[in-house]
Amino acid sequence: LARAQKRRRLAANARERRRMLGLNLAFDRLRSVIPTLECDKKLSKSETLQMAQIYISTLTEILQ
DNA sequence: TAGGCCATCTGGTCCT
DNA sequence: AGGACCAGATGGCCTA
Repeated sequence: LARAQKRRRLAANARERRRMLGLNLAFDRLRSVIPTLECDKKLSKSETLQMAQIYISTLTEILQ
Protein backbone atom coordinates (compact mmCIF):
# COMPACT_ATOMS: atom_id res chain seq x y z
CA LEU A 1 0.00 0.00 0.00
CA ALA A 2 1.06 3.56 -0.63
CA ARG A 3 2.37 5.48 2.36
CA ALA A 4 -0.55 7.91 2.28
CA GLN A 5 -3.04 5.04 2.32
CA LYS A 6 -1.28 3.31 5.15
CA ARG A 7 -1.26 6.56 7.09
CA ARG A 8 -5.00 7.04 6.61
CA ARG A 9 -5.72 3.45 7.67
CA LEU A 10 -3.74 3.97 10.84
CA ALA A 11 -5.67 7.16 11.51
CA ALA A 12 -8.96 5.33 10.96
CA ASN A 13 -7.85 2.61 13.35
CA ALA A 14 -7.11 5.23 15.98
CA ARG A 15 -10.53 6.82 15.53
CA GLU A 16 -12.19 3.45 15.83
CA ARG A 17 -10.30 2.79 19.04
CA ARG A 18 -11.49 6.11 20.45
CA ARG A 19 -15.02 5.38 19.35
CA MET A 20 -15.03 2.04 21.15
CA LEU A 21 -13.58 3.74 24.19
CA GLY A 22 -16.60 6.03 24.25
CA LEU A 23 -18.92 3.09 23.85
CA ASN A 24 -17.25 1.25 26.71
CA LEU A 25 -17.54 4.35 28.88
CA ALA A 26 -21.26 4.33 28.22
CA PHE A 27 -21.36 0.67 29.24
CA ASP A 28 -19.57 1.55 32.47
CA ARG A 29 -22.08 4.29 33.24
CA LEU A 30 -24.98 1.95 32.55
CA ARG A 31 -23.36 -0.77 34.69
CA SER A 32 -22.90 1.65 37.57
CA VAL A 33 -26.61 2.37 37.64
CA ILE A 34 -27.80 -1.23 37.60
CA PRO A 35 -28.43 -2.66 41.06
CA THR A 36 -26.28 -5.74 41.49
CA LEU A 37 -27.05 -7.24 44.84
CA GLU A 38 -24.08 -9.12 46.27
CA CYS A 39 -22.47 -9.76 42.89
CA ASP A 40 -18.85 -8.66 43.06
CA LYS A 41 -17.68 -9.35 39.53
CA LYS A 42 -18.66 -6.93 36.82
CA LEU A 43 -21.31 -7.70 34.29
CA SER A 44 -20.34 -8.44 30.71
CA LYS A 45 -21.65 -6.15 27.99
CA SER A 46 -24.55 -8.36 27.00
CA GLU A 47 -25.37 -9.06 30.64
CA THR A 48 -25.43 -5.33 31.25
CA LEU A 49 -27.95 -4.83 28.47
CA GLN A 50 -30.08 -7.73 29.68
CA MET A 51 -30.08 -6.52 33.27
CA ALA A 52 -30.87 -2.96 32.21
CA GLN A 53 -33.84 -4.18 30.21
CA ILE A 54 -35.10 -6.24 33.15
CA TYR A 55 -34.53 -3.39 35.57
CA ILE A 56 -36.43 -0.91 33.42
CA SER A 57 -39.30 -3.34 32.97
CA THR A 58 -39.46 -3.88 36.71
CA LEU A 59 -39.50 -0.19 37.52
CA THR A 60 -42.13 0.44 34.86
CA GLU A 61 -44.29 -2.27 36.32
CA ILE A 62 -43.92 -0.84 39.82
CA LEU A 63 -45.08 2.50 38.46
CA GLN A 64 -48.35 1.05 37.23
C1' DT B 1 -8.33 -27.05 26.60
C1' DA B 2 -12.80 -25.40 25.02
C1' DG B 3 -15.86 -21.48 25.58
C1' DG B 4 -16.78 -16.73 26.81
C1' DC B 5 -15.46 -12.04 26.68
C1' DC B 6 -12.88 -8.59 24.87
C1' DA B 7 -9.77 -5.29 21.93
C1' DT B 8 -8.23 -4.35 17.57
C1' DC B 9 -7.98 -4.19 12.56
C1' DT B 10 -10.39 -3.91 8.40
C1' DG B 11 -13.48 -2.84 4.46
C1' DG B 12 -18.04 -1.43 3.45
C1' DT B 13 -21.82 1.94 3.85
C1' DC B 14 -23.91 6.12 5.19
C1' DC B 15 -23.63 10.92 6.71
C1' DT B 16 -21.64 15.84 6.79
C1' DA C 1 -13.29 13.91 0.72
C1' DG C 2 -13.20 12.47 5.33
C1' DG C 3 -15.42 10.94 9.53
C1' DA C 4 -18.87 7.94 11.99
C1' DC C 5 -20.89 3.68 12.33
C1' DC C 6 -21.11 -1.18 11.65
C1' DA C 7 -20.19 -6.21 11.30
C1' DG C 8 -16.86 -9.88 10.44
C1' DA C 9 -12.33 -11.86 11.35
C1' DT C 10 -8.64 -12.71 14.38
C1' DG C 11 -5.91 -13.34 18.43
C1' DG C 12 -5.22 -12.81 23.55
C1' DC C 13 -6.62 -13.71 28.23
C1' DC C 14 -9.14 -16.00 31.75
C1' DT C 15 -11.93 -19.62 33.96
C1' DA C 16 -14.55 -23.98 34.54
